[in-house]
This record gives sequence, structure tokens and C-alpha cells, in this order.
Amino acid sequence: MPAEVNVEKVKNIKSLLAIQSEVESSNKIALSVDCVIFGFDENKLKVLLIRSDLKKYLGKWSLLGDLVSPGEDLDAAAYRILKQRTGLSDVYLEQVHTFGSVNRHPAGRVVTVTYCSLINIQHHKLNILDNELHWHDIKNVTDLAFDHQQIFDNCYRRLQKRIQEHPLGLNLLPKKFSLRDLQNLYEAILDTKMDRRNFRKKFFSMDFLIDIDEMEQDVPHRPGKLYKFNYEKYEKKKKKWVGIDF
Amino acid sequence: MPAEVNVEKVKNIKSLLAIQSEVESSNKIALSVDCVIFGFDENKLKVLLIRSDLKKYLGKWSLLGDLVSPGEDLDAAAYRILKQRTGLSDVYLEQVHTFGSVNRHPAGRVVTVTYCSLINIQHHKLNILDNELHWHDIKNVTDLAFDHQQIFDNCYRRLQKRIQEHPLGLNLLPKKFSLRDLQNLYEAILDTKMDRRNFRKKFFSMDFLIDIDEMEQDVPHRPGKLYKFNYEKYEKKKKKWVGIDF
DNA sequence: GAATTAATGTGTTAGTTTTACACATTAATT
DNA sequence: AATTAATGTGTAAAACTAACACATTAATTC
Repeated sequence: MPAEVNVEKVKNIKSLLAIQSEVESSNKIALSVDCVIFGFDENKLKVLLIRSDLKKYLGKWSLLGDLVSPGEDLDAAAYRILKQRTGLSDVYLEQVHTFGSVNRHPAGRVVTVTYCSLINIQHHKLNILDNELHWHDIKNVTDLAFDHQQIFDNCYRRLQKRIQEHPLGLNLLPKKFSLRDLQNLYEAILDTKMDRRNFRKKFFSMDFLIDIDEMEQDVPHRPGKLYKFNYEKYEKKKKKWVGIDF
Repeated sequence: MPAEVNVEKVKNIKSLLAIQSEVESSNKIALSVDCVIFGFDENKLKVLLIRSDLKKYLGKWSLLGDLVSPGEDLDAAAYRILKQRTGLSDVYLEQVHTFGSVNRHPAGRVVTVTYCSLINIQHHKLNILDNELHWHDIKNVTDLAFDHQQIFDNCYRRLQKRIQEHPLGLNLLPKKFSLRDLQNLYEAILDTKMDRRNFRKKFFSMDFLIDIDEMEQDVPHRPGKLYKFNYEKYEKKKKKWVGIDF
């Protein structure tokens, strides 16, 4: 919705107006999906944004979204947006929250279901056709169009929490990664520094890393070992009980 | 939606048909809110359900819900449903997930935003006017109407997780409670037994319990002390960093 | 090829948290 | 007065977390 309306649809502004009148005149509720797409590059957490074309938000950045089609499931809509924008299917995607303030969208009542997605930038270099589509360092994400800042903040906080309880962060890394990569990822997402030895000890003790007996290539220093994540083992071991703590 | 449609609206079946044709004919998406309302009574976790009137789900139980009005925010719709059904305002309410499978509702495309609510049954004895509205022991909740079983399971799992990280469970207890009450609550929600000494130690060490210097009344054994929860202190201390663990 | 650089790889200790576990005390009831 | 059914309390072992330093390796520079 918001995002996508501004993006593709607005190139022919007719369709925006159509949506607007449709929504306003009939007092119907329109439904959209917005995706917060995270990537990891140069040891920085990035988010994929596109320029808003809506007059009200001219020049501002917004998330990627589109209206949900009548016969389309919500998750399917989110996957469609991802596929359209990144060319990637088979990516991590998770519904986060639904925003429905009456006045959140200038075109009328548009309720949006938001999704968080994690994609591996290096693996599949994505063809960013639209040159108004860019990766932004999350540290510089401010003042987005619509209520997208709120949506982004919400997703980012969720990511920070989830990454501590599940190995989803690995979706942002190549299949083979070094422990340094992994730590850089956690440090970027959690915006904190960690002790290298304790970080390693922690991950080794979880015992989900497979030593593939390869080394980093082309690093200007002693190369580190590469690992894969043992998803199979993780799925079996998944813990349920964590204990009361607040 | 689902629930509420079947509930109040269906008494005059006209309105259901109106919704149905509206949704089907125009291919529009209707939006509803469903609430999973938890209570705690006789040391059992309960959920508030109502009988479905829809032919397809005759005799089955369903969650409480209603369509979102054009000028109504999502949270407002959830609060409205709660107020209508329980007479309570000022209750704990949290959005959980949005379900939008194309065929989840027989009347057409209805996307529903689900909420989890925790209310204190003893404090405000609620006037259950509708005699098809009942508290169900969550252990006996199976085979709900629509996709409500899925929605319920989802909310319950969320509650189990959240209660370990936040003091929301206290919304299910009276303002003054004994440590035994508290432990019974956790045991009911998490469906587990805990060591009484360690449970006490844990809560005392968190240091959020206020000893109000009162004792239980009318118990057929040695009465325990009563406590209040120090929300003020909790709000100040809230922890952010938990650490990687999966 | 020797020296330098910048990273990897590894262990120990102190402190904290979690778990497992048993007995004296109290108020109500018989 | 005796019984019952709960409350209230402490300790020791085990597991986990946090803090902290030095030898090793490969690439690069001189």
C-alpha cells in the first residue's frame, strides 16, 4: 500500500486517484502490505527503501508495499512484493504488526499489514531496476513517508528481539560465514559491542555450527575458518522453556 | 468479524447477507477484529467464547469479534468489543496477528486482526447477558468455528511467551494476591509445575512485590501474605538486553 | 626474506544465576 | 490437644556469564 501506491502506481497517477475515490466514496477499508526488507552489507544493517511520489511526501523515503488483491493471501502479497522488488523468492518473511489508524494514509482508509524480511545481499546481487530504490544504512533512517517510520521502528525492535532467540540473522549472511561475520552481524543489529571470546564460546557451546574446513579468502590478514549453520539440528533441539525474567 | 457477525448481527440475518453480498459482489476486503479474552478462575486459565450461529459452524464455539467500522481505529474496535462483551474498559489488550486467508470466512473475504486480552474475573464480576457466552477452560478448547482454533492457539502461545518476559499475568489476578496465587497462575498458563521455593526466591529477587502487610482471609489453612505489584518500579527498571540464547 | 601488521584462536577465574531439595511454623479444623 | 494443610525459609552443587591477555598465523611492507 502506501509505498507501492507511490511507487509503481503513481507513475500513472490515475490509479492512485481511483483508489482514493474508491476508498473515500464507499467508506470501504483498503488493505495493503508493507515490507521492511533488511540486508547486511559492509558490516552494516541496511533497509530497502524507495522514494515516495506522493505530493504530500515528496522526496521522502518509504517502505515497499502494495495493495492486497482480492483473491490474494496476505503472506502471498508480501512474497509478491519481495519478488517484484528484489527478484528473490525463498526468503525469510515474518508478519509483524497491522497498522490501521484512520488517517494514516492521505488517500483514505488503508489498513496495512507489515512484514519483516531478511535477505542475503551478497548471495543474490539483486537487480535494482528502479533507480529510486536504495539500500539505506538503518542508522540514517529517519523521517520516512506516511507512518513508515513507526512501522520501521517497530520492525527493527522486533528484529533485535527475535535475533536473540532464533537464528534468523543467518538469513542475512552467506551460507558460509566466519565467526567474525556472525559477530559483526549481531553487533550491527543489536547496536552494541560484544566480547569476542565470549561470543565464540557461546556459539560453539550451542553446537549448531558446522566446521566445513574452509578458510576465508582474500582477507588482508590471517584468514578465519568458515562455518555453516546446522538448521536440522536446531529444529530438533529448539527450546521452549526459558524461565521467568523481567 | 467472524465471531461477532455470527453473534449479534446474525440475530437479524439480514445484515450478514448484506456483508456477504457487499464483500462478494464488489470483491472488496472486509476487515474485522477478533479478541482472545483470557481470565483466571479456580486456578484455571479460561477463555471467553460464544456460540456460533452460522449454519456452517452451528453449535461450535467462536471468539468474540466484529467488523471494524469505517472511521474506527483497530485498537478502538478491539476495546469496543471488550466493553460490549465484558463491560470492562481499562483492560490489558495487545494486537497479536492478522489472518487473511482468502477462504477463511464463508461470507467472503474477511481479514481479521486478532487481539489478546487479559481480564480479572473476580474483581469485576462481568455481566454475561448473553447465555451463549461462556468461560471455557483452555484445556477444553478444541474445534472452534472458522479458523478460530488457529487464532486461539497463536494467542495462547504468545501469552505463554510474553508472561515470562513481562508482568502481564498480573492483569488476571486481583490487585492483592498471594505468592501461591501467582505461582498457580504461572503454572496454569505455562502448563507446568514449578518449585515453590525457587519461584518465591525468583520473584522476591526481582524486587517488584510490595508487602502490604495483609494476610489471606477465609482459607482453610495457614494464611499467606498478600502482595501488590510495584508497576512504577518495574517501569523504571525494565530490561532491554537479554543475551543470545536459542 | 625479515619485520610488521591485523586479525584469529584459545582458557581461567570470579561472580551470578539456576536447580534440587527438607524441615520448622502457623492457623484452622477435628 | 491432636491433626491437617498450607506457609516460610536456606544451602550446596551446577550451570552460566563476564571480564580479561597472549601466542599464532597469513598477508603485506620494506
